[in-house]
Order: sequence, then C-alpha cells, then structure tokens
Amino acid sequence: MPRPTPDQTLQKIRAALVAEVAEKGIGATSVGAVAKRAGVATGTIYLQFDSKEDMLQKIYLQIKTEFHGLIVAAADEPSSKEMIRKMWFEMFAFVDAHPLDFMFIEYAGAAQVLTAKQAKDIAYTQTEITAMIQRAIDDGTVAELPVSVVTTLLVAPAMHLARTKALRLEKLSKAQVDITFERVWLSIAAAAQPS
Amino acid sequence: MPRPTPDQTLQKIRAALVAEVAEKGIGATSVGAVAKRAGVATGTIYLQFDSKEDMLQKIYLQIKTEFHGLIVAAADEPSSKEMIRKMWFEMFAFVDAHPLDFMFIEYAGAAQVLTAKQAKDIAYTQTEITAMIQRAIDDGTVAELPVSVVTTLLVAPAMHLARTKALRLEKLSKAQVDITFERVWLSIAAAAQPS
DNA sequence: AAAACAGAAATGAATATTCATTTCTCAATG
DNA sequence: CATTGAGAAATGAATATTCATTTCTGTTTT
Repeated sequence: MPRPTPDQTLQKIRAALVAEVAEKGIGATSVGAVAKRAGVATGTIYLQFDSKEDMLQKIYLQIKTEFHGLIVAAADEPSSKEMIRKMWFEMFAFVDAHPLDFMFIEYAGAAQVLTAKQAKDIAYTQTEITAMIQRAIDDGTVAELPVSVVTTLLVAPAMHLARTKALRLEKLSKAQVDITFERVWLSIAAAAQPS
Repeated sequence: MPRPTPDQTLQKIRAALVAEVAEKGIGATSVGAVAKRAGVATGTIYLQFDSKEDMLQKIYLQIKTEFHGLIVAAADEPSSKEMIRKMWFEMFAFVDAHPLDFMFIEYAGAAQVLTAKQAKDIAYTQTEITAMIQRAIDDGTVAELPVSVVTTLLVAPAMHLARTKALRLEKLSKAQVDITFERVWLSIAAAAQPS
C-alpha cells in the first residue's frame, strides 16, 4: 500500500476533526482523539498545523468559505426571486451533503475559534450576501426594508431549519422546507403592484 | 462591612461565571478565573457546587428558566396576536436587561452542558411555547401551518436579532425590532378573511 | 463553638506539544 | 537492474502545561 500523499493525510485529519467536533463538541475534542480517528500519529497533526487552535481555525475557515461559495453562486441568477430561492436551497443542499461540516461551523462559530483579525478577514462573506439582497430590493422584487432586516428574515429561519436538519431532531420533509420558504417570502416580498 | 450571606456569594459567583463565559466562551472559562472575578476563593465555589460542570448546569438551568418564564408570561393575553407580540418583546426586554445572561445561555446551549436527563426535564419549555402557538392557529389568528413551521418563522428571527443586540454587532433601534416583528407577522398571519 | 470564607499551596489527571527515531519515495548512480 | 542516499512524512513515547479539585491554616461572623 503506497504512502498517502500529504494532501490525503490532511483530508483524513480534517474529516476526523469535523466528525469529532460534530459528535462531542469543541470542548471535548482532543488532539489525540482526532489523530486516532484519522488513523495517524499525534505528531503528524503538528506537521500540518501549528497547534490545536491553528487546526480549528484553518479548517473552520476552509469549510466556512466552501459553504459561502455555494450560497453566493446564486448571484448569477437573473431573476431576483429565483436568486434568493436558490440561495436558500443551495444551503440545504450543503447540509444534506455535508451535515457534519455544517455542525462543525455552527459549533466553531459559537465557540469563537477565530482571532479578531481572522473574523474581520471573512466579513466580506456577509458583505457579498448583503449586496445580493440589496440588488433584490433595488429592482423592486423585495420590499423597501433595511437590508439588515431582510437578512434577518431570510437567513435566520434558514439556519434554524438547517440546524434541525443536521441534528435530525425531527423529520424535515422537502415540503416543509418549501412551505417555509414561501412563507419567508411573504415577509420580505414587495407588496403586489395595484393593477 | 457585614459578611455577605451565602446567597450573596452565590450571586457573585453566578455573575462572574456569566461574564466570563460571555466574554471568552465556555471552553476558555476556568474555575480559577471565575473565582477571581467573583472576588472569592477558589474553594468557595466548591462549597456551592459539586464541580465546574455542576456549576454550569445549575446556573444554565436557572437563567434558562428565568428567560422562559418571562416569555410564557404572555400566555394570559387574550388576543392571540397580542400574545405573540408580547412574547417577542418580552424577549428583547430580557436581552436589554441582561445581555450577558442571554449570551451565556446561547453558548451553554451550543456547548451541550446539560445531561440528557436535564435536557428532558426542561423540554416542557418548548412544549409550552408550542401550545401557545397552537392556540393562535386554532383560533384562526395564525395561518394553518405546521406548528414547527410557525415556530421557525417566529423564533428564529427573534433569536437572531437578540444575538446581534447582545453582541452589539450593530445598532439595533426599537424601530428596527418593530418593523421586523411586523414583517414576521406577515409570514405567519392567516390570510385576511374575504368580507 | 460552629460554619463560612480567604488565601495559598499541593495534587493529579488530562492532554497539548515536542522530538529523536523510523519508514517511505524516488531519482541518481554504478 | 539493483543499490543507495537524500529528503519528506510519519511515528509515538516523553515532556510540559494547564486546570479542576483538594487540603491546609488562620480569620471572621453568627
């Protein structure tokens, strides 16, 4: 059996970290357990990362970026309503495909793993999403509300649903997600034009 | 200066724990730091609690119960719409008055400090809120949607706003909260009866 | 006197980190 | 083709830290 490439080793560590955190939470995750789960020696982790903290930060940034990338991919959709719908459903596609990754970024976000500087560096993600919403307001698809209000109305229920889905707290049918989106849409849609 | 009563000591410890966790997160909170912040000796904490875990659990349950108590106080409101509006605004009143307490229950909730049994014991809080929403659906004030959908539409934006408020991420005016509630209401309200 | 507390030090277990050593890969050499 | 020797990767036991918890003593309060 050939020795895995360094990249493969990195992927094994990432998968192990994510699984460990999703299962036990950030606090109960030890470097030793991650190493064992990844099938590598503890020392190997320190070839890839400076410290446990560094490992958490780098992998968090990675996954967060991937997640964000999928969502803003909706930006090229010409119809604003379709764009927003797409943002929503891309998010659920991510949770479906990578529930552990989603749990990981939830936990890591709450545990404040990033430094202040790192947090600043990814603030652009928020900016990009804000711009997408602003576009929908400007073209009259979405009501004339402060962007932050629209963001709250749109993002919060989506994240809430994604969380229950990732935790499998309850069954979450496609129909339920659909109906929730339609209802969210009511809260942000511009009033129908009087004919 | 008279010696503080045991209860006062307990309150100092609680305040220190909450502040420490709100500031640094659960993971970075040490018993020593809590004691120092409370102005008590480390050993004193162990007169009040069995362990660090016990301390986190008891104080979490305390605050969570207080928080919940305020919200369900709205249940005696005869008008269903007023009841739901009151739930919302009681929550913000709590966050205004005790932002650190709010952050604490957020972090502690995410870090799963409770045992499975304890988690079961406070599940009634969710049940009570569900019942209030169900009432509003039954009397035709809120649309005929699954309760879980209404809960998502109602609770998620409120918690999202409360979080930004507690973190002072951005200014959050009364007007902004008001408008958000009105918009949320659009998403859950029953369609106007044709006259 | 009994109980609560401060203050400070000691213990011990958990676990993050280091590093001397081994294993592997592969290209250069004979 | 077989050998060899860097250099990269990986190992895992040893070490260093961190902290929760305990245990003292002396003091204050009721």
